[in-house]
Formats: sequence, structure tokens, C-alpha cells
Amino acid sequence: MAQRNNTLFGDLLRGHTDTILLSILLRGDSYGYRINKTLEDESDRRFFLNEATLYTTFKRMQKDGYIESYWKSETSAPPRKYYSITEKGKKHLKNNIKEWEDAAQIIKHFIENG
Amino acid sequence: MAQRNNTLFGDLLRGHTDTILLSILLRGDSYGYRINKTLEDESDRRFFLNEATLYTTFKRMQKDGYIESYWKSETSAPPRKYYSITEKGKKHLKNNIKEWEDAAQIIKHFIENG
DNA sequence: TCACCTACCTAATCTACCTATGTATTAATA
DNA sequence: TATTAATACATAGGTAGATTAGGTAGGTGA
Repeated sequence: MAQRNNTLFGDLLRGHTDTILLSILLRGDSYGYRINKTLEDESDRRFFLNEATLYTTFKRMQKDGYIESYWKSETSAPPRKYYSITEKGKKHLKNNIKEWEDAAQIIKHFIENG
Repeated sequence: MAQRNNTLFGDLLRGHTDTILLSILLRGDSYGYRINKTLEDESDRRFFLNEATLYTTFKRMQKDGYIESYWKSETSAPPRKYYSITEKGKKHLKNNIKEWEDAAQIIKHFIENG
């Protein structure tokens, strides 16, 4: 199936996908397709993840122990793979947020003093 | 010569090097080594660019027409390659800043609603 | 039946960035 | 006056998160 590409942001959100996905999982367990819809909805259609990026990120995060997964079969939809954030994932997220704030502060400084 | 590595931020600033470098060049013409010192100084030693990243970024930005360069020989230092931002570069920077603000807003939203 | 939406997956490729190394000039110091 | 350190620029090669492109499959509605 043809996939849309997210040319809007390029590398601008690179390194922050973990942060965004884990933040959403902090609200409760969810699955890839739904999470991407959440991203799209809550960013006013401006942002979403390439499906390949989405699923490979989940795979990496599960390997790293930040999330866990389980399958759930649905009556009116294809089976869904649900993800939940682990304690390690929560720590990782917390650390990521701190790093994000640091990085943002630096960029902001140079933008404002240009 | 041994080069330091910027392990503090990893991919967090990726995609924003153009923005940071062009912002500094907006203050006036400067050269690579000096610009990196500026980065280090104004980020309280938290951030600087790998020299390879620095010079390849300049090369790319010059190819893209965002900056121009000229050599200047110094009496008390090795020759320096100065860069100046072009009109195209100013537009690029302006656009980058807008994109940055967009991206930052999105990340902030998910962090705050996690 | 056909189109479309939902839902997940992987191989190949791209590219900004990093690792490692090299060259050359000037300044400081022993 | 060697030697070391700091300044200053450069390139080859590799990494890894992201994109491109394609695949599989179940469910819905016209």
C-alpha cells in the first residue's frame, strides 16, 4: 500500500520520536495505527510518522526494554498489537524530556540572538 | 588531531545545525573555528559541533547557496575561511525557524499531555 | 466485485552526523 | 631552537534513525 511521507519536518523531529511515542503510551496502552492517528489529530494534521518509522521504532524500543507488546484480536478490525510503557521506558522518557528542554533552550538562544 | 565528540545531545540537535550556524552568521561574517567556540561559549560548554560536521555542513550550505566564503590571511594565526550568509540563506533560516517553532510546539504538546 | 480503510511488516536506500586521521601555521616554553 | 600546544581547515569511511517502496491480510460499504 502506498504510504504518505512526512516531508513537513524532515530531520527536525529526529531523535524525538521515542519521546513522542512514549508520551502517548503514558496515557495508556495503544497500538501503532491508533497512535499515528493520535499524532495526526493532535497536531492538526501537521505531523504523523511514516509507518516504517513507526513500527521499526516500536521494535527498537521493545528491544531496549522501554515498551512491551501483546496481540489482541478484534471483532470488527484486523488484529492489533498493543504496546505498554515499562518502568525503564518511563525513566527513559523522563530523561528524554530533560534533554529536549536542554536542546530547545540552546536552539532558542541562537535563534533569538541571530 | 584528536577531536572531541558531542555525546551530550546525539540526534537531538540533528536537523538544526543549519539554523544554529546561519543564526550566528546573521550577526556578521565569521569562520568555522570561531563559530564553534561561540557555540561552546554561549551554551555553557554543553554544545559544540564535531569539526567534521562543522566543515561538511558549511560545504553543503555553500553548495546550496545559503552562504558564501572567502579566505583571509592573518598575521598571528593560520589563514581563515570566512563565511557570510546570502539572501537565500536568510530566507532559508527564516523558514527553518518557523519549522522549528512548529516542531517544538508539537513535541511540547505531547510532553505536557503524556 | 471492487475500492477503500484498517493494521502490521521488512528490505533497500538515504543522509546528517560521527570516528578517525591528516595537513599546516602560529604561539609558547623549555 | 626544538618541541609542544593551540589554531584552523579538510576528507575518507562508518553509523543509525529515517525514508522509499513494496508486501500481506482482514473488514466495510457501494
